[in-house]
Amino acid sequence: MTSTTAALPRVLERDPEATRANILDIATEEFAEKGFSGARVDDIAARTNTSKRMIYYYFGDKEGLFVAVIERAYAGIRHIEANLSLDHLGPEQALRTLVGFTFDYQNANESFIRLVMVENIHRGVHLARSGNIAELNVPAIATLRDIYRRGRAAGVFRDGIDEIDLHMTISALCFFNVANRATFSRIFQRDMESPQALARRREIVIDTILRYVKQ
Amino acid sequence: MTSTTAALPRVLERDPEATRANILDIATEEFAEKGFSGARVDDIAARTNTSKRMIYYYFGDKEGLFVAVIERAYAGIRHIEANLSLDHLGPEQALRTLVGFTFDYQNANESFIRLVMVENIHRGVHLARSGNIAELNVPAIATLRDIYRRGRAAGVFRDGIDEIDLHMTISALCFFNVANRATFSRIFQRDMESPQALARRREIVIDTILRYVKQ
DNA sequence: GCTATAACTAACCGTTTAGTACATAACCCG
DNA sequence: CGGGTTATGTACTAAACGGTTAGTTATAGC
Repeated sequence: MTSTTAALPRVLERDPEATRANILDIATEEFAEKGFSGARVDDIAARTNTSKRMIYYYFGDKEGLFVAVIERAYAGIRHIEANLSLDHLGPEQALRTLVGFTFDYQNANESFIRLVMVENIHRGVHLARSGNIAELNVPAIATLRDIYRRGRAAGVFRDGIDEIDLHMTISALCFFNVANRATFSRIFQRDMESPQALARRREIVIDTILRYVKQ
Repeated sequence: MTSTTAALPRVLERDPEATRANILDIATEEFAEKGFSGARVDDIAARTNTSKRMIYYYFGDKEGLFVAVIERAYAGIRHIEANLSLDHLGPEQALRTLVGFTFDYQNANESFIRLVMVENIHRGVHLARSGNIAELNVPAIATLRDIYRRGRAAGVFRDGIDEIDLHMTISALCFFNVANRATFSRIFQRDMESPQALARRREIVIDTILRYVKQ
């Protein structure tokens, strides 16, 4: 045993990008799990590979950290949605696929959904503080608009539907299954998480949307 | 001017029921506005006609207060839903009315919706602590089941729809308009609160449900 | 009217929490 | 290789927070 009288000269690996990302990863989990007020900066710091000091160094304060978490979470979907190509499918099949994808994505990314819930409890003030909110709507609506236009041209979709309304309906149906799982499944004593329950619900959501747009 | 050397003998009106109700009213607002962790017992106490000590006297701790708030909020809808009589209407008109009522009620009771969101962030643990959750589902589903049965008998509704699935769809569509208003309206730069916007959305929700159930 | 108890007040307390002061080591550029 | 800048660790603090202690007053039942 070497008796160390002084502290060992720790090998410090400096990697700002990794440090930032590490903090954001942990903070995302904590905020999603406990909300903005419920999350503890000390707890986040403890779970990172770095210290609380670094959180304040990079993000200023707790709110700045939360804004960064929200921004990154939204950037995540935007990125994925943008890469979803449905051009090779007929309009009906494309819409089915888009709705199914939305349903699957939201169910697979519970923490994103929970962050959106938390942000809505805060009336969207943090999202407002973030610069590029407007860009968020572009890909989702553009995809939907294209599918709808093709469907109308082919005579399979009816007239007079607004794409944002349609997107809202899709979002509402997919979102609920994750966001209100806890209370709904408790009150109605119904499983909403098993693969079977998800598959069942997924079909109903797709069916609901298609019955709404079809002639 | 009477120089009061001793404290004035305050006229104390003792009214336990009113005190309890007063605390619950204020606590409902605070929890709905700031969530469970964000709400402050001191702030709630300051806004009541009574003191912080009374909160602990009646509700034990902050969590006990929140459970009481949640229970009372759910009891509110249950009571109203139970008194909604739709028997005199034909099945299609009855369903239209039920969906419209749900939409209106949720939009008029934002704080209830927000409490449900908060409770879902907490994964429903407080609702679980409450005794009579099972009763909550009875009236809503019973009403829906009756309408659906009549509609099928009359040949206007199609076969094979589960009432709980249908209720979930109705809830999802109505809930979203209140719960996700902040983020959705910001991202898509669309008003979701004006009477016109509400009326428009209300029609879409009703239409969506009817297209889903009709032959 | 007396008394037990339910309803109530004010001041206080220990802990937790977001945020900081200060020191120092690694890195980059000349 | 030296010096300024970026990145990091340790230890601390003031305020906020949930909860409590100790006592007081109204009221109902005898």
